[in-house]
Amino acid sequence: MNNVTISKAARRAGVGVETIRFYERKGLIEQPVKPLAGGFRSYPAETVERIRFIRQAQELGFSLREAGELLSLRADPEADAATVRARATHKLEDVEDKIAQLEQIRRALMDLIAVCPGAGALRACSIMEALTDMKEDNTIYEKDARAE
Amino acid sequence: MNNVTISKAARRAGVGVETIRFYERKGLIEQPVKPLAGGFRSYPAETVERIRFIRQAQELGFSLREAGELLSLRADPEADAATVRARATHKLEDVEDKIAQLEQIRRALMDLIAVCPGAGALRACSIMEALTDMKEDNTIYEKDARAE
DNA sequence: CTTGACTCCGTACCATAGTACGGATGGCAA
DNA sequence: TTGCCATCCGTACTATGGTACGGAGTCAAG
Repeated sequence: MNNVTISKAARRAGVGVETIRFYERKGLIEQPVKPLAGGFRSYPAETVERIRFIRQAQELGFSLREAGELLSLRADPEADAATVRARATHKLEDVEDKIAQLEQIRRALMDLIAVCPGAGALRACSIMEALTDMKEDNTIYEKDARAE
Repeated sequence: MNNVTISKAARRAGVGVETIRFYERKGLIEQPVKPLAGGFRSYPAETVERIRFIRQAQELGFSLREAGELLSLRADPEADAATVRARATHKLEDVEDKIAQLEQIRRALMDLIAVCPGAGALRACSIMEALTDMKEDNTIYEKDARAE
């Protein structure tokens, strides 16, 4: 009941069989010990949870590599606490950067939607103009202009 | 002054030369008419704007294909503002979901860091819980459970 | 008119995140 | 024991968004 085949593990984790094998190749999950006689993989519930974790992390915008890093933060009684804490802190900074970036995007989109009438001809909609002219980075442009 | 070479256009748009050629291959920007004698591309300011638009759209979370769709809407006098606005609104929802989920991770990480002052054994990590149990989609799982 | 920088084009390559294929076994059940 | 589905493994392929390369042609200055 505890250990399952790859297809059952895949269904439980909400991924495809090939995705599990892919994660194994990537080292994100350990390939479960198979009965030595060359049998099939037998997955503990733990591995299914690990895969679910990876999927959630991905939905939050983390790459597979980052998901693996988050997983490695899991409390290991043998691990050096200071190292793990440092990694958690670094990850927190990453997360906060991501949030800040997304909030910038969010504000930009809200501004654009606010000034868009939502009906009528496109020339009445300012989204396009706003998007084109928005946040113009003139440093490069001006450097180029001077060079001309 | 109006028309520029590819490297100048690239500098103005803030991209690489190869990226412009890549966009041309993708049909995102039209390859400018070259002097028929097999000369160099000569870009109008319009094309530079188009590239800047694409970059801005990407920063707002649109894919290149979506950026191209927005551009073709702009070129199409029949396109109405509601379509563009709807797209932006949809993107805004995506962005807000991402922010909410990242806030959850951020809180989980902060908890972990608070619990682990950098010395001694680590306690159970809240990240695993936060990610694994969050937004649990039991439809698949329960279907599987019934099948067992 | 030669040099050197820039550009042209096709093609290959990179990372990310899988998905598909196909021949060889494994496991189980009638 | 036969049959069949699941699983095994390596390899190839997909899509996205570029980046790099190499040999040839072009342009402009000296």
